[in-house]
Amino acid sequence: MKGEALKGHLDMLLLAALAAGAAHGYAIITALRERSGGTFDLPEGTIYPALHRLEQSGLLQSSWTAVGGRRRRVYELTKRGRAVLAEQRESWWVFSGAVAAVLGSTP
Amino acid sequence: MKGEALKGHLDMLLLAALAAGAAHGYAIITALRERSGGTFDLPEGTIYPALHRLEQSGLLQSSWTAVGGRRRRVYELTKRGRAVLAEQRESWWVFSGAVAAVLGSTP
DNA sequence: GATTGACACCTAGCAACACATAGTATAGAA
DNA sequence: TTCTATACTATGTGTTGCTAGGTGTCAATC
Repeated sequence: MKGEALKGHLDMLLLAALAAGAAHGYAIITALRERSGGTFDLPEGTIYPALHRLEQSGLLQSSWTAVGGRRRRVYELTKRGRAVLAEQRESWWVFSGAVAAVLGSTP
Repeated sequence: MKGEALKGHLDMLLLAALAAGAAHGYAIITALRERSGGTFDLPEGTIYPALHRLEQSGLLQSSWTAVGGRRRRVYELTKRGRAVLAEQRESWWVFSGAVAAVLGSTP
């Protein structure tokens, strides 16, 4: 995966990763890596600030837990988060369809 | 089309638009709008700097022409540009496939 | 004849974003 | 005990698309 490809799509991916259920940051990283077949191997410096941003926007809410001495901040979707995910999912299909149309017209 | 969705994909779109044949900036804008069904309605301030960037990177070459008193700068792909387009096309499918995998796993 | 709109190009500066980097800390394996 | 994986935080940086301005031609409308 090269540089700035997921600019503007990261939020959607995080929301999608949490649609299956609550998770903490590190788990989201590994989940994205696995679900994408290794394509999305995102550094922590990318994920955590994004999660904070999403929480501040009211799309996520978090709570602290501790598992075996390790603290975890567990995130889950809010109602608004679920709605925004649906929107972004929509516009992803529009976007990727448009890209395919431009690419496909010159094979 | 919302904000930063095409960050990192614009270059590919421009190269793809020129794969069909040489064109000038304004024509590229309308071509992208039409081919994408109106999704990509890109402002000039986006296109022209990007074209300059691509020319400076050696992916495009340009020449001035005049049609009825109107000057036009016509761009066409270089050999390297064609090669880079092929690469980016590849990684687009990888990227969009990975996004679909993440999105699709939670319908 | 004047104004509008489409055509056609350019540039300076901005704001957002993903990422690099560094730091803190625990648990288990080597 | 040294390393790896787990888990989070903070700060700084570079790229990039876009906003907002500007120049000029041509055809159609008023």
